[in-house]
Amino acid sequence: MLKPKITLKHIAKELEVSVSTVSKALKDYDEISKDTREKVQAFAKLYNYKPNNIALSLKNKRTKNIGVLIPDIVHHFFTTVIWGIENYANGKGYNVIVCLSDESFEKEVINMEMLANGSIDGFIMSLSAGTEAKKDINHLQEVTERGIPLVLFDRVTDDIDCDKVVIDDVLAGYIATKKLLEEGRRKIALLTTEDFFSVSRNRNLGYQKALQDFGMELNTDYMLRLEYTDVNEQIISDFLDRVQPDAVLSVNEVFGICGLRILQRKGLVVPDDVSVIGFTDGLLGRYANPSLTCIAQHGQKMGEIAAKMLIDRLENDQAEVPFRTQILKPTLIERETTIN
Amino acid sequence: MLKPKITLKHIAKELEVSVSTVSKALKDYDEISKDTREKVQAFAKLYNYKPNNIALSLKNKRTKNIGVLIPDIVHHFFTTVIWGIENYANGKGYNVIVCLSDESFEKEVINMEMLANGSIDGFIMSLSAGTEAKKDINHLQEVTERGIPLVLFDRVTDDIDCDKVVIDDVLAGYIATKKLLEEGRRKIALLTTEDFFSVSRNRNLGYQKALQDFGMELNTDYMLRLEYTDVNEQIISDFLDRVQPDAVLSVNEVFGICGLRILQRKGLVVPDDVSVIGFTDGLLGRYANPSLTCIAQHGQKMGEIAAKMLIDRLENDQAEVPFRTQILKPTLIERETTIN
DNA sequence: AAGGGTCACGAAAACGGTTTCGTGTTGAAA
DNA sequence: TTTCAACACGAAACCGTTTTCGTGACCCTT
Repeated sequence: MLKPKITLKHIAKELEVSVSTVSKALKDYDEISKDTREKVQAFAKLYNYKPNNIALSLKNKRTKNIGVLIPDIVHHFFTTVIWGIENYANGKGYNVIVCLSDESFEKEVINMEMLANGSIDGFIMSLSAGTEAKKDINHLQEVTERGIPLVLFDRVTDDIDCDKVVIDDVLAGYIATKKLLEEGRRKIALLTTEDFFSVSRNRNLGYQKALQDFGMELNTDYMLRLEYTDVNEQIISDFLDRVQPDAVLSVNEVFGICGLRILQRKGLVVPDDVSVIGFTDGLLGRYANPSLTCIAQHGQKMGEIAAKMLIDRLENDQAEVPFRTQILKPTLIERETTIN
Repeated sequence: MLKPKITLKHIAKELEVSVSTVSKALKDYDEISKDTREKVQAFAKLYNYKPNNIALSLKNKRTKNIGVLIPDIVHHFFTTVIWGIENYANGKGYNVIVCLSDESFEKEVINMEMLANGSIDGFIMSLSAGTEAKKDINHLQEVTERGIPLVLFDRVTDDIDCDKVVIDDVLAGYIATKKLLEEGRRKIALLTTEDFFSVSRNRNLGYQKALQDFGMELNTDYMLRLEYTDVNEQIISDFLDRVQPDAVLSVNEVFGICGLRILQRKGLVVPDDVSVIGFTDGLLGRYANPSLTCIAQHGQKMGEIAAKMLIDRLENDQAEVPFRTQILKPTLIERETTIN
């Protein structure tokens, strides 16, 4: 009742030819007589023969698998990146193996070693919080030294030489802040994270730069550094009471949504009294009430580009092609938490 | 500069012993002298030898990979399931290969065949909309007949014999409706999807059952069937105008959030004028304002159970163990869109 | 009839491991 | 001194492919 997978050997025995003949016949080598080819092909079709991927991988030294290592899958941004990677990779005949580092350095290292041991042809990854904090990238080094292509996206590091794709986070912070300043806002609160996140750091930089360009100076009292992991609404609430901002800029989506809600609960009207801008063009912002103006990071596009970069390296011999960093332009999506 | 992966053969040559000796030494067979074992192990550690997964897979006829096939990765529910699967599977030394069917029957079939050809030891999947509509499950049949274990979750079908894990969707619909009825609501609008989705069908059933138990009869005018793919707010708005419900029950999260927002824009106060309940304990509901009362589907737990079921089959010879269907109890999470 | 060229196919190595079955050497017992 | 077990290791098969290199059979040429 269990019909095990059919192999070349089965076909060969059944048809009383050799394994090599079957293999060649299936690939239509004209070294094999037309008769035999047709017989073999018919038989193979009948029994729905498909070559074993594992054997192919071993032989060809390529798996047609891409390893994707991300810190987190619950955040919409990463989800859209995966979506983009899948999209492109599947079209090129690659499978995507997703592993989660769960923001932990150790899990990142373990998963990476696991996958690097033959399971995948190349990596696409975004650094875990643990890795960004620790600044230890030996595992990445290891992999690239072994000749396994690596593409970093979003959370990247300058300490390693490889293909990268990011958005211009400084510009993103700048655009958002500029938008608020142009609305006439002057007390712009910034909800941000620990500084070891490259993206937050850059967005903060953009914020500062915009203030400077408008002849204002940075008031660190207006900046609130929150733990990335769990959002403490009380802290945000107290902060907003203290600062009494006329605008709130958040470096991610969740902080922005929380800020919005807390402001509303204080009886403030958004955007009449306070404007709010968040990051990531996610569901949260889209379905908020009022819907959240935000900076789109183009996750899907980022994923597609990362996959393209990786597959290009895998398929063409690009050993001598220098590594590229592709920088996407962020886009301001104006919705209802800012004034049009 | 490129240092290729080290193999048993390299070690063997370097140490002037045979490949078999190296292999045995690394596994501490006492058939090998203590001296040689230590020498080999030291060398292996030094060069950070790790056996090649592909070779192991070919030899052992097991990949330690689990194939996960889901319709969609942007929806929070599936994300949490993946999270649960990863969690459990990684702990057991398995990798997770995620593929998206994108709600399409064809993509589901292609991905499944791709993975079934040696890449994975077993499947965990949720049916695509296309498959549920078409009711064609030959590809599933194929796979199980070949002896590849399959675990279905959430969107399942009775037409195939395999392990399954679902929530009791009838009960879920019942609980939600009952809650609204107990609040005194009598005009309960139902936002639902096409009927080929097993989950929607069951939730609708629960809705009807609760109405009956409260001595009310089903008014199909109160039911709105929406396209799953894109939410047309205008249709919802018109529907709500027509029905003037005092409660809204949605079979998913997005419809619920939309309903909530539309009600608010009509000037209605939630939950004073209208109560709202949605499905999925997701970010959308959690961060809505007011936060959305919902039925939790326990995606993470579902993922963990599915992974456990699968790995149990893989590791113990359970050929004769009958297939199980595990039914999780849904939970009502009371938040701000209903009256406590 | 001998030599040479196709034709159609098979044997074998290779990918990187694991494992079974030998086998040469040693030491001790007889 | 012979015999035999224990010891320590190697050869080879195997997993399922691909691919290189033969090679036997046949036909044609001279």
